[in-house]
Amino acid sequence: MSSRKPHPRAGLDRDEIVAEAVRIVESEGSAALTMRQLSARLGVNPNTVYWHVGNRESLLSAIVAQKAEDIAGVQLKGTTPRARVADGVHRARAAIFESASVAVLAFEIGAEHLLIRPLAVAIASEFEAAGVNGLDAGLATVSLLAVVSGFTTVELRRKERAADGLAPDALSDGAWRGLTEFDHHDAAFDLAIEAILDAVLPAS
Amino acid sequence: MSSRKPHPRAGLDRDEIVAEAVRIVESEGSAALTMRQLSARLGVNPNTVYWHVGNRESLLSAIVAQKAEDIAGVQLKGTTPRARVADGVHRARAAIFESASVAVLAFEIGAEHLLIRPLAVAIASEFEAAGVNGLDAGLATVSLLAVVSGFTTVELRRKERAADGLAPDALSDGAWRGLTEFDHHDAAFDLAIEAILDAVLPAS
DNA sequence: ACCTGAACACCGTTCAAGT
DNA sequence: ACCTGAACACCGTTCAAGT
Repeated sequence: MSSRKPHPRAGLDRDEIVAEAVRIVESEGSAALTMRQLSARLGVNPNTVYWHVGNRESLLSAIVAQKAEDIAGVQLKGTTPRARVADGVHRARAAIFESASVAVLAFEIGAEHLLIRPLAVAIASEFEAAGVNGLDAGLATVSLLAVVSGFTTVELRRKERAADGLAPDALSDGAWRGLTEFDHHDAAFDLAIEAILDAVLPAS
Repeated sequence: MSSRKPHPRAGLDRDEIVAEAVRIVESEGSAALTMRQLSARLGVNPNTVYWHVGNRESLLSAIVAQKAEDIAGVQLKGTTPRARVADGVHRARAAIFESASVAVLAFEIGAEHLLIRPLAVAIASEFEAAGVNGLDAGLATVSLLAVVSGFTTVELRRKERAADGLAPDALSDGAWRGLTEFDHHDAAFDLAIEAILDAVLPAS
């Protein structure tokens, strides 16, 4: 005698809704996350979800923001500022890649910056601490973030296509085929990061 | 007495449909591109559009692929391989930024690679011509493409937010505010590109 | 404050049919 | 080959109402 009363408190809160939404995105992709599906899985009327989260767009932002908080907990490790920055970008890349489905969602809604923001702040402070001047620090930080964002995009797409069981590229020809099958992304990422760091923080 | 016959040839072809779709995306954004809206603007039954393009997804791909062809016509200019590669990445960045709405669409559907593909091939051949060995050429090409893709993403988002009349970032605090207001992206892009080029094609 | 029911104005897509 | 009409199975969102 517990589940047939008319409509008592459902006892739902925003966090539970976001958590269930994350589960859907992670198991079935962002397209499967509809307000109606979500509410059905929560055993609740769609409008209940609206009451708690406003609308679909802010639900999506909430999902990304929540994942960003997880990633934010990172303490940069290393004995020199340069090492700590390098550690930060590597960890960010790994974390984004690990939460692939949410990251893809972030790209779909144009909210990569939410995912990367904590890292940006951490890197900027490292440069400041190392005495790099304001403009140089800004240039380098923006470049490093662009590299992280660029690499994760490329790598996430590859992962998606691989998961779909697609050939890397249907129209492959010479040079392009070599590139789509290229699997030294770790090395390429290192190359880019180290090259940029050399420009602002030469290895002592 | 010309417009009330039952249903003669509409005389439509795939290219005209894609062209009209591009117009919608460029003037009202990708969300405004619905199969029904598109067919209405073409003065045609929705199913006519389906007959020509298959479904919405392949229409979106066709839009991106067509823009990619425009960008592909680029002949790299410069007297050295290094200069030609640098020219290529700069032109690609400019071209992507110029077709902002289609580029955003490409990111939404995960098809940035279509936009960048011609550039990838051109750069790879330059490296080959310069005698850079296969692995190094691959590493550098992948890095350069990631930088182009990373920077254009970041810059397109900024443009979007500016167009929306939004403040750069509602939650701005110290370091982050400095970064969102940072407007030396040209210089940061140069820094990243030159740094990577230094690693594989040291300036003679 | 928290939740439901019913409805509005859309979607993408398919199917059978016309010329 | 090219096109229409009608329908299916959904959407996001809002509004009035209940407790």
